[in-house]
Amino acid sequence: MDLSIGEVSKRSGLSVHTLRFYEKEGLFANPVRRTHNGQRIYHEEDLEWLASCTKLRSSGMSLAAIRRYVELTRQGPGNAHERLALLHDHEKQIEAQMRELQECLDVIRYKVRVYAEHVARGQSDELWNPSHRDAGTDRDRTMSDAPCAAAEIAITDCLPTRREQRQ
Amino acid sequence: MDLSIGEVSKRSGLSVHTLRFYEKEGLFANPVRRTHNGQRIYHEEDLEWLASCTKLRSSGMSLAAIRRYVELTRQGPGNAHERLALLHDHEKQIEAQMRELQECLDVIRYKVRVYAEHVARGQSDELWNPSHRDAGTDRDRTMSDAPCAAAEIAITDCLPTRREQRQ
DNA sequence: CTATTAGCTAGAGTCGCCTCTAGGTCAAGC
DNA sequence: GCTTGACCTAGAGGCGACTCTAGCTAATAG
Repeated sequence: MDLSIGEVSKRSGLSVHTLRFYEKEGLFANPVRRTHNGQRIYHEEDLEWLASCTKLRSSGMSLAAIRRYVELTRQGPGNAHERLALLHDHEKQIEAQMRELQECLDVIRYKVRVYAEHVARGQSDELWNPSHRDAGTDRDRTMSDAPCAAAEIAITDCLPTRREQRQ
Repeated sequence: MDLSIGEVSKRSGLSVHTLRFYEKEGLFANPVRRTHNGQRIYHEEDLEWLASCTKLRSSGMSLAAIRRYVELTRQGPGNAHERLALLHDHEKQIEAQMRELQECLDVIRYKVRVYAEHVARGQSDELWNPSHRDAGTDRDRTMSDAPCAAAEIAITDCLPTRREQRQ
């Protein structure tokens, strides 16, 4: 039932370096035992705990926050309140993060759609080339009128138009 | 219509340091002009572009990737395909990120719920305190037997089902 | 005319999170 | 007995993304 650091590394997906680092940083729920000659011994529960940790990490919780949480658990019972607060806090953060991602996604999807259309029509070159103004005047204007998000396109994507404005 | 670095800083939310840094890193769509004595001059479009950049950044696109994108736009028309690929790629990444966050959220919400219940019942102390063995032998045993890590669950949280499986 | 404020550059420093190196021990297999 | 491979420690290094410092100039306000 004892696991070596190498096994834990394989099963957790964390490098042995990282495992030792996490230990040094106090991220293990219970102290890692050693063999007579100093090698680390882990158990299934450590893997479970690591799984939780990586979940927290991958959702953006800092190592410091995880450590705080670990410390609370190590103190034993009686601080459910604090732990709850910590978790709840992080929950809110994840929600905020997701909202933000959703927004970004909307913008990007819009762009992808626009680009995809152009590429599909094989018109990409003419459309965006200032030397072919006549080919897409309307389009260009609408784009630069579009609010920021769309404008980005007017921007990043339609630099030519802007260049012209400046000339 | 000209904006100083200070104004852009205020309006974009990026520090002047960061603006100069971004410029050095080649993240501006068009070269930043200067006044006769070397001060940077920005325009509305730069703000729009920065808004797009921060959207990309906040959705986890690296500065390097943004730079690649900028370079494509700067090259002018004719590479819609590459730009599309880049965006599409990032779209996939955001989606993956969101799935991951959702998973984390599920776990955390579960934990929060469990903790909240305990706290609400005011039982937190007894429940988790080994010195009240009699108060909930079954539970307590599981908990204190559960090696802290599991304990995490027990964990942090108590994944009752798992605890039971262990008994 | 001086003080303040905003800007400039080059480059150093910081922070979070690993990742690697050097130099060593130990157990097992040939 | 020697090699190989997994492990150990302490500490250095690296990377991304800023953030700040030192030492400067230039315009403006009192």
